[in-house]
Amino acid sequence: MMKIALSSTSVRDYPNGVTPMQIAESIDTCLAKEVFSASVNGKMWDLLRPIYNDSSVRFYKWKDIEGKHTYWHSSAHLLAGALHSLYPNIRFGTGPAIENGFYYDVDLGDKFVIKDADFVFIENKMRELARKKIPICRRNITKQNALKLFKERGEIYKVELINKLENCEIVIYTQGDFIDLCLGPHLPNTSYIRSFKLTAVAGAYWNKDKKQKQLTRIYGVSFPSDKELNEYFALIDEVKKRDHRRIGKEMELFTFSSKVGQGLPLWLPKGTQLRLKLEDFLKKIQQKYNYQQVITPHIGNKMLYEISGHYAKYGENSFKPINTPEEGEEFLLRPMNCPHHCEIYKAFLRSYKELPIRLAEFGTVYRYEQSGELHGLTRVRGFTQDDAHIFCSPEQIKEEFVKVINIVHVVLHALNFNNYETQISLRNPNDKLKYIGSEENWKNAEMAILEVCQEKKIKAEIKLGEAAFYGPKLDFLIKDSLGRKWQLGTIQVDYNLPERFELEYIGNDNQKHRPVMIHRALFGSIERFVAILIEHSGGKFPLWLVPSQVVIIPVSEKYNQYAEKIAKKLYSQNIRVVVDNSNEKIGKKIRNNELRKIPYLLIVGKKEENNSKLVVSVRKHGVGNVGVVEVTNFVGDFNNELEKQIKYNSEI
RNA sequence: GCCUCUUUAGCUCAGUGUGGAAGAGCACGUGAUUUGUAAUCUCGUGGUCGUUGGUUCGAAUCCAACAAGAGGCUCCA
Repeated sequence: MMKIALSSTSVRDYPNGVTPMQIAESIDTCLAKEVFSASVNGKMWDLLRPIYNDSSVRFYKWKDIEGKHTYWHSSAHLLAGALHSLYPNIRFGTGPAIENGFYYDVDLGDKFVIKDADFVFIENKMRELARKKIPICRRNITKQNALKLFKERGEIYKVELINKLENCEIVIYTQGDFIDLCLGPHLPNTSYIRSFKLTAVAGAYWNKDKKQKQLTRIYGVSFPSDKELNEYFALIDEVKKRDHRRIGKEMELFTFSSKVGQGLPLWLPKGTQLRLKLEDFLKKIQQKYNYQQVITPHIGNKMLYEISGHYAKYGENSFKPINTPEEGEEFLLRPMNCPHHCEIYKAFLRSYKELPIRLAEFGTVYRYEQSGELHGLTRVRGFTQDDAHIFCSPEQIKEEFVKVINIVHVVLHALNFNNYETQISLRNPNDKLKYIGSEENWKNAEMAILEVCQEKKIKAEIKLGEAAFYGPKLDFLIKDSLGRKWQLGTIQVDYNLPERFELEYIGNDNQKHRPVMIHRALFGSIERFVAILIEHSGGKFPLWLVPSQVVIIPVSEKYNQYAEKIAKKLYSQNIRVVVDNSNEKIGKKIRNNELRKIPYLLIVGKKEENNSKLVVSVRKHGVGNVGVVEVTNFVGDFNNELEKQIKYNSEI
């Protein structure tokens, strides 16, 4: 007998070799039906895998991430099983569970291509295999046997994976004819997988390497019942309504033109108003933090980028140089603002007394992003960074870094972004050729970021290999409506560009010293920021951001729809309008300065006692109530009447 | 750039498999009605079917190229 701990208080005796499934059944038959996997002493475990030692056991159901992952991972195997029987000579790559569902990467050989239209056949085969209740069995074999097994089956990708593993026991799972190299855990059999759908097919490079073969990746989702599947797709539809491309079009914020070119956004009048408000907001905050605004040109001599190292790194894959009538004179559309700011620093002899120097610019830059990477406003070829460069002495780095972190927090909170992730991006220590600068500089820069984050108690994920080529960075990431993460704010410590541009200052020892540069952006790119702002707010921006002439406030939720309709009418008459149905007290908002600058408030839904008419009262800022429109009296004529009233009021 | 998919009215989309007079809903306009809180009903405007070329007696539909867009992959200074 062994002791199995099921919680901190419950320990039970079980015979040696008991499986989690048997334990679950002994507790409650309902539990046994709901569990998908378990963990034994913290290690993920199949339900049918025996336990031989005293252990603590936990169960995972659908509601647990671990349970979902087991379910999806086995779904990936079911998909693979179906493909295995449908496509001869198919070779399998990897097939994990992902955040929402699963995929499998396969090499179909030259003869076959999987298209969307094939999904039905594959799904049918999956359904057939699921109904057969095929056991999914775990086995341990030696590395040698594993290599032999997969070589015989022609599974070249699996062989490659096994070769990378240490010389120990290899875990494989069998499911009928289909055998996979896999650590598990898995569902006991295929019949667990009830409701599923293949969602997409895409190319994916083997080993995430562009130079290697592109495999076919098939994505799917699966659920324990149709109800959950339908709910999932309903949710996806709901989420798509928040897409910034859709809302941006509806609200007339921005557009694209194939004639202007891919990835080159055109800001419409309403979008420009919004953008200018955001820029003003940043300018004010930066002024408080003692930044100085500068303006530099959108192009620069090619030499400038050769010095910075950007040309060597990105030149070949970017917009080509612009030639002038002069022989050998070449300019580049600037892909970043740093070199320009370095030259501003260099315009004078600098003293340590001047430092830190903080130069800020809304700098428009142009980068030739791969066409397949372009995406609405989040990834474009021409965009404006809210860029700044801080030139400081090495001793000032930490203090300056902390100040930037503070300013990022202020800005994000002001715009209601309370859920963001932070990420420390360091060099990949195995691929130092990708980076410029000395070992010592990199060490200093990386240490500075790590220390500041530790001192500020910032919980940041550390990512190796994500650093910029000239320095490590701290990034602020926010998710879009589909859960994709985008980098907004970024802070980068850079010892290298000051060296390349030979930046100097005279220290109090009367000697020349090299300053350190901190690159930083709060929004990252204004385009991307607006996109994320739209998706977060669903187009309902904070009131102070909306350049509105009229704010419509329903007094209770009941009147929301009327408020929306009135708004739509006015909007179509080119009266700038916003509906505020946040249900906060109007007085409070006025006190908080949110509504101060907005000339008109329409307050909808005031009900008259006797005849139950809908009443809209018009309030002009500083004047109080200036008129009441009784809605039912103005069917058909309401808009004119309202307009008249607004005109009249504006003349007061 | 690579893989798969999409492009038809202002918007959302049918129609494409099997080639044979360009459709619906919303929006917009018009007329009726004033009632049950901006509704309901009538009629109507609106389209070189992304572009160019090919196959065909005939192409929105089949083929090719190009362009733009979507979801991935790779990339992201």
